[in-house]
Amino acid sequence: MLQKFYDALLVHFGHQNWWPGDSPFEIAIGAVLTQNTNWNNVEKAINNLKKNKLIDAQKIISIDSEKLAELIRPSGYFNLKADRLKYMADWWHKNAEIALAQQWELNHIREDLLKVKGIGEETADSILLYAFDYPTFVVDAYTRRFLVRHNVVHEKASYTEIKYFFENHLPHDLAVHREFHALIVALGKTFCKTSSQCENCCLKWHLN
DNA sequence: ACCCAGGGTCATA
DNA sequence: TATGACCATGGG
Repeated sequence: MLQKFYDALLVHFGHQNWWPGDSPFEIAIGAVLTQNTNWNNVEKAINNLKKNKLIDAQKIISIDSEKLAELIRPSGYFNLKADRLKYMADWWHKNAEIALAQQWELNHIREDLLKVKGIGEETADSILLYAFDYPTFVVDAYTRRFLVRHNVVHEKASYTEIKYFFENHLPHDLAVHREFHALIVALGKTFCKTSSQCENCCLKWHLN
């Protein structure tokens, strides 16, 4: 069932090549900056960081907070996110080498990431999946909206519930996990954007 | 002039 | 545990 849904999405939208970003640390920065924010705005913020050669954990740690906030202003919540980037960079400096080498179990590193202030479940899973290559499923607003509209899960299903729904019905394959989440976002931005459009969604029947 | 976007934390009851 | 306030820019 999910496999057919995935296949249909892939045929319709093609490979998404996620996550956009030149390095694991840039991906982690994007994961924080995109919280409740349009990616278009995040790109502007990341470009500002690139111009100043700040895609580097040590430099994020040492830069003045107000200066950092000013650079990431286009991404919204800039004061909040400047602090979150610093917390994340601090964690990165201590743990990224081990995480990149996958020397920890997925769940161990996930719990560790979740202790960082400003990193919740979706942000942690995004970093695990796209920066560290762990096959974990990312649940975002689009995923929830789609499943609720099609009565696959109930209204207030937890993040974990939805995550396991996917993981239990998918092969433990990195590429599939990466592609699936990206395809759902592509779907959410187009056909499933409004409720009425969703009723006529070309992919609806693939859930049954 | 609204509304929303690839969330998360904290205070309150 | 469960809501609500708050964070803030840019595009439609």
